[in-house]
Amino acid sequence: MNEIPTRYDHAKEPDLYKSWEEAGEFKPTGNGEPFSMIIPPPNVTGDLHLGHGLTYAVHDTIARHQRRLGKDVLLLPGADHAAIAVQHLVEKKLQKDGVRRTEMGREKFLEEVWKWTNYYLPRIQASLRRFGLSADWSRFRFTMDEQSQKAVTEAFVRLHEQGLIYQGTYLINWDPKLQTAVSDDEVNYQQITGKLYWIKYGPISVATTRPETKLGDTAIAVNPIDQRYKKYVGQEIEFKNEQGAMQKLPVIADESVDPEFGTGALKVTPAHDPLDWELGQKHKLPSKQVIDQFGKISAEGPYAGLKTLEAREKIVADLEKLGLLEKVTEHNIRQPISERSGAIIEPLPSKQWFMKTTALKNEAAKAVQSGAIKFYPKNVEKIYFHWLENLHDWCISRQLWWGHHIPAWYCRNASGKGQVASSKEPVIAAQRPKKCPICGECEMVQDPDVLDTWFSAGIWPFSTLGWPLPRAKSRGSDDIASQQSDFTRYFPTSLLETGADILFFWVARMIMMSQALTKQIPFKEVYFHGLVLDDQGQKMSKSKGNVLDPLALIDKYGADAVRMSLIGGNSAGLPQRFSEQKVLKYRNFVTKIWNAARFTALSAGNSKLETLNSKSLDETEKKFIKRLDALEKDNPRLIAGYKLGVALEALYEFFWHDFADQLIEYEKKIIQESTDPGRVRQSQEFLMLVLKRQLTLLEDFAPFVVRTIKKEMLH
RNA sequence: GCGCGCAUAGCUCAGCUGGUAGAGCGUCCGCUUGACGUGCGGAAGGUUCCCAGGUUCGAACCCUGGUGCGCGCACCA
Repeated sequence: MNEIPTRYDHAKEPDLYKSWEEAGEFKPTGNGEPFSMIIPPPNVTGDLHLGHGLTYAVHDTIARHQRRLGKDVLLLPGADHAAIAVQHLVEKKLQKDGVRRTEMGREKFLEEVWKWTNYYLPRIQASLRRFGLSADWSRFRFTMDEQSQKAVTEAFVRLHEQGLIYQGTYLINWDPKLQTAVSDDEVNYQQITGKLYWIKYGPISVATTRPETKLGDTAIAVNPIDQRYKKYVGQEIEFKNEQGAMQKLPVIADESVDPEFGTGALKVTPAHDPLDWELGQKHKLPSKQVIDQFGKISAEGPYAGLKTLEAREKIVADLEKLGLLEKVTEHNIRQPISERSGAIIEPLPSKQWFMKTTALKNEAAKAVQSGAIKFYPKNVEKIYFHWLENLHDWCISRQLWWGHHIPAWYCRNASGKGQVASSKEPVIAAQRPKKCPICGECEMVQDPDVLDTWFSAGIWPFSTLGWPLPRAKSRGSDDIASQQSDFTRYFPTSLLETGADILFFWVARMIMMSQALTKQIPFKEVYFHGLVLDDQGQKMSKSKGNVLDPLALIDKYGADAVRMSLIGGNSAGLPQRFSEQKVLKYRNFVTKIWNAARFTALSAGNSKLETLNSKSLDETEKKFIKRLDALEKDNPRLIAGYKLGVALEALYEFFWHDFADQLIEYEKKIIQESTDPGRVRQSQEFLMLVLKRQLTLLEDFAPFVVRTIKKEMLH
């Protein structure tokens, strides 16, 4: 006993974790009320950051807490293939060796991506274990594993049957660098100071920020109440264009045109601007595409092949020569930027797959309005509703190779050269149709596109639990049987814990897709943790060099200290500043817990402790017990309300300042000075009792040190 | 432009259902050779919780307006 070291050694944590895992502690017991959480699957893009640390610390604290309360806890781990992000990274890596994806071909490239994936998956798992995440590893899932691919295909087929997925040509956000469409949510906007060009279109002048798109103009639009232009509405105006040739355009009237902006007249280029596209649809204007997928001018003529910015300069110069450029003014522009590649988004008309959101978004709003799904903090609801109100249909196809292949099949013969860009409708089926229903003879070609990463993420809460349930009546393997019961037992899940930054990407889509496919909500509660910032309140980013590596911190201070430093002082939805000093505070706390336990254990010695007689307690002890009772009562209430930071601080304060500073000192004096062996034993037993009761509460937050104490000191 | 959030000790932040302000770090003083790579005790420090009104017996906490900062959303070409 006397050899208990004075410091807790966190180097043994991995072994300790292994022993818990091997003992099956993290598996659901199947007894008691089910409590389920599916972790937000980290991307296989690389290593984990502090945001992950926070999310998994919260997950694990809650999981351990619920387990302690006797719930049947399922904590299901997984990882996400992150289609666009990972493909981009692998491409960059290959480019360093001078290899291009297009030269390799799809199959070879995918082999490379799987190599990458297979390298990172075990690393991610090891990291999560290092955090202490008490997840059931036998249920680990990856969004590209076989089961997930089946679920995704099935989801696509069913949503298509329901009329919720359709294919069509619409103006989409095109990333010219990654050569793929991206969704509205993958586009960021950058404020830049650009130029506004005032250009003469005969009798009407127009102000535009993108003169190069004038090659694709199909109308001029004005506001119907604008007296200046009234006489032209419905007419065609004739004007000299950038090459001095005469050109005609119709003038239309639309209320969306702001008479105050620029000249009050707008050139309409449906193929290259979202607003113009809407106008084009509304007024049945032709759409003339003049920019191609590489961001180059595709229109024939002197500008053909030029990049848009080059074409802009040349066109402006030509206009000026002809006296058609009135002036150039400065203007603040919101430039659309691809979140992933940083490229300037080119709005282009393109044939893509979409998910219809009109019906789904109403149901999704209702689920939260009715209280079926609760958000913490509650104010996130407003942001959620606002997003749903403004939601357009979701472009789900991506021109990538890494991801879930779209289960759409085309007839080779109908499309002429086996080109997918056929006008014929594809067949939607989970498997390649054995016989082509169109020509009756060809081997059908699968759509080359893959699905947006968030499609598979959207069905994650149930695809991980065995959805779709096997239709066959025959008994499957035990594996299938157990998965099937997972869905019935653990779905809808109890809690989703994630960052508010993926409210739209993920949370909202899970709700919509779950309602469409399972007719149920995916989870009952959602807890949004806040962003982890550096000690200056800045976002952590590699370029700023202010990133702290959670695993390095764990190596240095131990997992408990890092977990508590992330949870302590964190409240739902609010950003928190983080620094190594905070970890130090909790490392010291761990040391304090260790030594208080050490003293308690040593002072008890080998003497057998009898049951404490509560009647013989003195006033100080009785008071202490009352306060401990209150602490125990508050703890589950705070955690149930996801006030983890408050719950932890309460334990910290009580343990350190009430228990260690006051009570131990008080009993120590008695133990050292009292001549009554009974009284001494009472002090020893009392300390042991209150220590154990506190350790029980602390184990949710600091499992490693608490379990080590229990194993090495308490018997 | 619209929406959301935050403003409390030098710094970072707690403060549950309203009752006369707390922690950690930092600073200062003292103590401690036996649980504690330290710890303990104490002190200073908030004109009382951004400003101005209001509700209330009573507000940091509720309401209104304002200021500053952060975040999200947005088709002004």
